[in-house]
Amino acid sequence: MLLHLPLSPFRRAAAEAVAAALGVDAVGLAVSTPPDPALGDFAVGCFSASRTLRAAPAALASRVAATFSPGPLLESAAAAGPYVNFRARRAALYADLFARTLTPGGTLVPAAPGAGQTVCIDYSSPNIAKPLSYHHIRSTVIGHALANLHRALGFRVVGINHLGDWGTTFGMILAAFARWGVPEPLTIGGMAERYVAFRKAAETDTSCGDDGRAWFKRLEDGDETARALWRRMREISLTEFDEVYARLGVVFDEVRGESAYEADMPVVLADLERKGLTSISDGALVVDLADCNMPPCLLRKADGATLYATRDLAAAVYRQEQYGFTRSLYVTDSGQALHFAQLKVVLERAGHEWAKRITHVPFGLVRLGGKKTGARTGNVVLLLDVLGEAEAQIDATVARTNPDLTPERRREVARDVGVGAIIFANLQSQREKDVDFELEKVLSFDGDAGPYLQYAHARARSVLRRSGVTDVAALASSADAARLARDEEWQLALKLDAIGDEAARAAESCEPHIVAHYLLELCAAYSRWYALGSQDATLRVLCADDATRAARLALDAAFGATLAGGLAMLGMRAPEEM
RNA sequence: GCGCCCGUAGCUCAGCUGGAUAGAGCAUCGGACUUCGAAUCCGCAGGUCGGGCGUUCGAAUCGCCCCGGGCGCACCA
Repeated sequence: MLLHLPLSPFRRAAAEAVAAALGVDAVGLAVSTPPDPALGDFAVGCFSASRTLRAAPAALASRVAATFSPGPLLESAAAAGPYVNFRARRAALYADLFARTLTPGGTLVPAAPGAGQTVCIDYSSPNIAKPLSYHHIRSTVIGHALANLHRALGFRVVGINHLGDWGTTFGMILAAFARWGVPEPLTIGGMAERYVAFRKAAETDTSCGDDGRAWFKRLEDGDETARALWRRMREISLTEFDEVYARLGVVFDEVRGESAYEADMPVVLADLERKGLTSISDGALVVDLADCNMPPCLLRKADGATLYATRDLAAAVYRQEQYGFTRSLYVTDSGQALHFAQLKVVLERAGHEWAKRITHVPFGLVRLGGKKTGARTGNVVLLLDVLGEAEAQIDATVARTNPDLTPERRREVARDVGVGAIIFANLQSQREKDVDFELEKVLSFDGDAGPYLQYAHARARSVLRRSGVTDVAALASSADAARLARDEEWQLALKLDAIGDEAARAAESCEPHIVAHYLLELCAAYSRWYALGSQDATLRVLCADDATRAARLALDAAFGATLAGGLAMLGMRAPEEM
């Protein structure tokens, strides 16, 4: 893993202070938070330095503290065992926060890390002719969050929806159409029905397999009947998919199916053959990977038809040639780990040094009632149904808690919050954990959940609206940080300051849950501060003292803007009211 | 059989580039709204970090071996 300096200027100053005092490299010094705020704002452990300098960590920490001289960002350093605990200059940190968040286009997430880099992210990538089901949401939402995250950090992002629009599956559906006719008007539901029926028939009727393969061959060979039907299926599917994507607020930079690589595949195969990497095994063209302790990678079936791996190979080359990526991510379920491992090895053997920049970003599967989901078994929940249910429940809640909203506005809010809750639920924990879908659980909106974050945002914005302040940028310069004397205010400020480093960590490890978890903590810090006002009116943002009110409003606005940016990184909306 | 992933409080999960007393939410119990939004906040209680051995000054975190669950492993994607 790459190590770099913290993005927060204050955290960076802490790392550099230790590095300067001890004569070690600041890169790699982890800046953490002391377990008790009374100890300090930032902590740097002297463990790694102790190994290189062959001295006791505690002695090194004392040396750092003794030689520390206050600067514009940090005011003190104290040794506590092996740690050096730093205190930031509060006025400086507040001023920095306000300057970076309250100006138009301001953000605490710097665009430097990704400068000059391009990342391709393959996400969602459903098969056409099957409805988008709940399990599709994982790739869609994780990939979209990773795209937003990288974009926020300054990367050029190419979000790719690599549609599964090619393969024997379509041969089977075409064969089913030939046997039983095309259900009109044709919908995804109709296609899927034929597919399931065909699979079922194939269990007893052995001619089905050959029939399906033959139809796919016809499709590949350009047979016009097959092509026309296939084009129709593709168009109808895309139209239905777009409805769901619009609902989720998910966008792509490139929608390019497997079929787009039809012409490239012979070229890729010829290249591999020329390089002597392929062999024929049982009539199929394969790359033997036994020396890597992997099963062979199948590139062409005995009947001449291409496979998944062939198309992904061609797509990988296309992406490198088209975009020159510095990183290429594939967000798919963990069951495909072997496929991507094979893909990388084959590309490497073909002499593509960029193959090592390809990363599979796996996630655990979604179970339904304890069983694996799948169109083949019919064990699915439609994504639209889940979204609709979430929105209906939120709509009912809003009708109760905020009866002044117009029905139209309420529906908007229900959409933002309902969809947000589903998105957040899918980003909250580590990708690789399997999840068992339970509607009641996904729709429980108390505590650590999407609505908690959006509620905090609505509150922060509501306070700002009531204040009558229209020029937040002016708050940045007029706010007197000395008026922010509460510990709760300071803890909130420290949390805000950390967002850049959290976002960078999330992007680097491809773990959006790092940001999700961070935002929960950020909102908890805000809610704790906000709640002081319900006991004591002088502690409210909108208190009687003008100068104090201005300072608190600046903090409130900084929070609102940062949270909105954080939610946007996860692909969630930040409603003004709810 | 081989390979990969997961196993932390009753439940769902953070914490895992080794480090300061293992943290949240839900559920239970007890508090806090006549005034900035209670979809909130505060508190009580709850843990042999699946088990064992090892490395280390120090292991939930690293290594090895078990146990439990899941997923892959030739013409599906």
